[in-house]
Amino acid sequence: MGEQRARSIETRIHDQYAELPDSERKLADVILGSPGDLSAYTATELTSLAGVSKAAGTRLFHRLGFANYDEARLLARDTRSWGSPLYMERKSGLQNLGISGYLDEEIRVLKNSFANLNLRDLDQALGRINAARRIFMTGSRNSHFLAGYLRWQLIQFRGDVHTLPTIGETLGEYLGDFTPDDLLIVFALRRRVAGLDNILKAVKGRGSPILLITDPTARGLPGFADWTFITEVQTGAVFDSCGPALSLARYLAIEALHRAGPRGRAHLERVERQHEVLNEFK
Amino acid sequence: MGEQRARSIETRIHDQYAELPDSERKLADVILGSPGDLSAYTATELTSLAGVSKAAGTRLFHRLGFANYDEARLLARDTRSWGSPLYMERKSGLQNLGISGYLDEEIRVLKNSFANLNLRDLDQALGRINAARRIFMTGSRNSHFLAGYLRWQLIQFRGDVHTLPTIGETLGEYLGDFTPDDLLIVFALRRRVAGLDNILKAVKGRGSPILLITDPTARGLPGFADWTFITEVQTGAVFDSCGPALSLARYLAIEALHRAGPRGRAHLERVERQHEVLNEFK
DNA sequence: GCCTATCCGATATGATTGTTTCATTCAACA
DNA sequence: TGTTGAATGAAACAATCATATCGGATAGGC
Repeated sequence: MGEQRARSIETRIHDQYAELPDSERKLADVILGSPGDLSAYTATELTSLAGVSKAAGTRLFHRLGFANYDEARLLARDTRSWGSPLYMERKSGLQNLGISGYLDEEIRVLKNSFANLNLRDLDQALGRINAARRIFMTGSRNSHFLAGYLRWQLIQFRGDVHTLPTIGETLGEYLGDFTPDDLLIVFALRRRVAGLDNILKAVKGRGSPILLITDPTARGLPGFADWTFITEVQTGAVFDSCGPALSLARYLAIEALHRAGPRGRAHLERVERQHEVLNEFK
Repeated sequence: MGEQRARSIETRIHDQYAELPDSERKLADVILGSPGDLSAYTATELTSLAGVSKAAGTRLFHRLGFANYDEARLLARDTRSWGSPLYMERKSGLQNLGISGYLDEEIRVLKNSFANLNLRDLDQALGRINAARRIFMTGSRNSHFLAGYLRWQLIQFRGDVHTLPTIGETLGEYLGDFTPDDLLIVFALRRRVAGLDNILKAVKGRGSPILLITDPTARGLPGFADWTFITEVQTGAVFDSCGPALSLARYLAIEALHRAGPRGRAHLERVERQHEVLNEFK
């Protein structure tokens, strides 16, 4: 029991989630859906939000190992104030200063990156994403994951989106295939691999439009691209942050889908239905 | 009065602070000292914390322009849980909110996610990352990229970090190999693939510690994990945001490197030098 | 000194809370 | 078909809450 006392409400719910009866599960869903906020609600409110009886509430909290609802409420309130400024101050170990400082930095680069976006370029690039017959994507290292991510989002609502093999492999053979109807999206956060400029030059030579996403240390590269978006990557910490680039990628996907209109939505729904049929997700 | 209704409790207090009688001022101080959390307390708790009578509580909230305490409590809750899924649901279709709205949402989920991290778990998990003999990583869909990203960061300063094949492929053959000295890191943002719970159960059965990174819609999964970090993913837009999860991954990498001390740094420098020799980067 | 005004907390009151009880429903199984 | 067991909500219940009332206390003006 002493052990039990330390565990959070969410954890307790997850532990027993499979065995929960219907009504209690409905209630559990509501609780999980309002993280940390449990203490702000009365049990009556929670149960009515879940559409179950108050009795179900009492039963659930008993099952989770609480003597009564108030015990759960207090626990929720205490663990909640862990992250509050007040608590941080009290502990004052650089440990916590580290995490909140880290968060501040993440937000800073995010804001800066978006503030410096060129809206005209953004508009044109989005139009191109929808208009392009085929889209190719590339990037190495960290950028490799970004490219994969964006591709995954785009294929939710349009076809013919491909990731190219990492630069340095056998990318050469693809080059001859590029046409002005295509679009090449290049993620090139540092550290970039050598030879990227030559690749871009070749693609540009074939008339294909190029969308480049890179960071402020890029030199020369933007000269080859039709549209360039610069995201910040440098914070005080050792590894670079590619959060801003990820956010930008998501924005591109969302906005492109939005502009794609009914056709894109139809595709999205088709994919969605396919997933359901295959019962692939859970 | 209609205008009054929108103003926050703190503002109202400050406006009348000079005119407040002693007992009500004591109570006001307590309220100002626990910002945002007002909704988590009953009026009785607040007054007893302040060492005043309950009557003083009623009088204060009347003076601040509330019809009763409950009105103040609801206001506090709503302004705090602004943006919580529950609240969003109520607002429903806010599909298109422009680029600055998009950015705000990204920042919101980022902040919320970090605010709800369990610092104790974080501490333990970081220790485990450095102590583990081998680290395995897995994740599908969006989570696949996150897993790849984190692996890439970790191998900068330690060896034996592997990504497992996407669930559903031939992961089975790996299962028998897990030992308590290893660590499995699972990224499981929705949509998750079916069968994940069985995998986790099997790994847990072999005594391997499990670090789970998921979102609030995870049900039951955290029951199998030793440490669980929940990051928010839902904004008003179509696709989920995995920015918070990415930031968390980076934080894990940075902090783990920091704790690894000289040994980790040495490894990092060795990798660095290797890169230079190969002139791989530019 | 007296009066008035204000502030304050103990007590009483009514409203609302969370819990328990209990009858009903439904599925599983003999 | 009948029986058992779990699950569920309506209603009764006790506990706790927020509010209203009231008398005591204090301070300032006259």
